Amino acid sequence: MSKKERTAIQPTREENYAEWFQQVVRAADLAENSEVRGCMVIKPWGYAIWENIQKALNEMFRETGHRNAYFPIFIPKSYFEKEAEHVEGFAKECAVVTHSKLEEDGKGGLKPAGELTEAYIVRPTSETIIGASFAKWVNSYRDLPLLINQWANVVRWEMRTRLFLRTTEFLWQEGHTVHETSEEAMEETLQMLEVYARFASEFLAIPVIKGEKTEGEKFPGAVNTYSIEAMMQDKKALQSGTSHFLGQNFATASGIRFQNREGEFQHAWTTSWGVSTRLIGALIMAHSDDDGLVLPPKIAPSHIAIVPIYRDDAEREVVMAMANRIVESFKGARIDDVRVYTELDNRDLTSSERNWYWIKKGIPLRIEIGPRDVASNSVMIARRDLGPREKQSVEMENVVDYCLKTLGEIQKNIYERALKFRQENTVKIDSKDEFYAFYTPKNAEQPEIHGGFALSHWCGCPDCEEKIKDDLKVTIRCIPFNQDEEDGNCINCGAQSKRRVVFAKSY
RNA sequence: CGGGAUGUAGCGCAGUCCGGUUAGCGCGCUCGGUUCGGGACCGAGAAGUCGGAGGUUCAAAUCCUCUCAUCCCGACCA
Repeated sequence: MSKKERTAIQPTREENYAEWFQQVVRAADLAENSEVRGCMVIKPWGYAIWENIQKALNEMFRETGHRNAYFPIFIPKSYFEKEAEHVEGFAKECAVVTHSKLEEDGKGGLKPAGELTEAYIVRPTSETIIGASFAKWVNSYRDLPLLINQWANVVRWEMRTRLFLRTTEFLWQEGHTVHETSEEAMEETLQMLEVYARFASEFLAIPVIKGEKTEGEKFPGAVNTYSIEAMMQDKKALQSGTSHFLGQNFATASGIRFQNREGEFQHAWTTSWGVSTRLIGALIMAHSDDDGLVLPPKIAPSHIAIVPIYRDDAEREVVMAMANRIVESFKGARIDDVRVYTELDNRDLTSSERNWYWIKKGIPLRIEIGPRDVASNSVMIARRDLGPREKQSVEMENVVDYCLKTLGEIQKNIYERALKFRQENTVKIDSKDEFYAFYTPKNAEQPEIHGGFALSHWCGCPDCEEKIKDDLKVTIRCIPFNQDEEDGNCINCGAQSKRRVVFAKSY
């Protein structure tokens, strides 16, 4: 094996997908495991991606009339107990605060003391604590709709964790709204799902399937749950955002009542919806390759790495002068509403080392400038979505235009690549044998990557859903929107069905 | 919470079975120099309570007991 064929990330996706994912996170310096079990430390390059996600979503939420606010991290146990299904769904994974101080234990350590009269739960989600405030804020139909969003950390005590995909503590955004009518709340629920779908495709360059969750997969306490589902490169589904129609369940539990237009008191209708740092996991698994992270320009922390190459002081001077001119020329540059950032990397490392550093970090464009380029008044530009050695010589005067145009092309290209991948791995299956064969790995030694999305009929009964889950670990990801009615037979029991659903293995 | 494994330098490991000089190796790090258009090289250097406690022994990373932690595999999950 020659050195040229070596990939920056080892193992490759094909060799060991799970390990590849971890190595990409590490190579790009996005995050690391904390000393605290199940928790992650998000490092600057990873956090910058999150900040860009926040920025884009904040603007979208603003356009739909939502405002940001902040509620306590501690939820009194009694609030939590008010919604039975909600309790059942989250009880097993709650961190509970029972004491308010520490005392010396007489053995050189400390012990909890000052037991609280009522335990607090560290929020796994905030419906109940926000509901308590909403109950006070809402008195009249004139107070509605109430459209609030919160950016926060939440804690769910998970058994097994993976950076960005499932951690004990994670960051997210949770929207909570209150409405006068059921119709309006449902409209809101679907509107926000649409916002998520648009955000995923336009900014993250990830195509998603919108649909409704089955009874078994819905949010504890919700009437209906809707989600966007994305396909990762190992052909598994990743739930990337959820929007819940909560009916009057939480309004009843929290006492969110208002006087309607007829002067009567009634419970309001609420929704909640969220996306989390899991989106960064989606980003990684949707686009990255065996050389590391690949970032869509509209969400990348920085867009262009400039790598000057020189051997001595004389070369250094002319090369750096040109590099600085390029940095200068990008001041104020934008792609759509996103500001374009550059990184001038003249660290005392070999040029190839600096190049690979930025490849692994997923920066969309690299500009190399050496003495030869200075002589010809041009630079070499490489796109991250193409091979690491595919470089284009560009005249100095065209550099900015070329880069801005190319950043747009990269954004489009990686979206289309992801869409094509999903289409190629989505199949209609009507026979049970075929369905089971589809989800049975062909290569026993490397069973990770197989299957895909199966569009199959389902009769609607939880038993059939459960049976397939038990047999194959395949679940119904969603009942997709926008599909025509079609006669068919349930993939498990053969009963009459009017619709296909999306089956897949999932994260 | 059940089954399996592992704790030795920042990271990855060897050494443990069969106790015996000053505990090694690779990567990384620091300093100096040569390099720089596809993951450089040379020289010097710093860095270790061998997970913890107790025991056996002239002698323990190595044997015994207890303990703690982590990872993998299963049931639950954005």
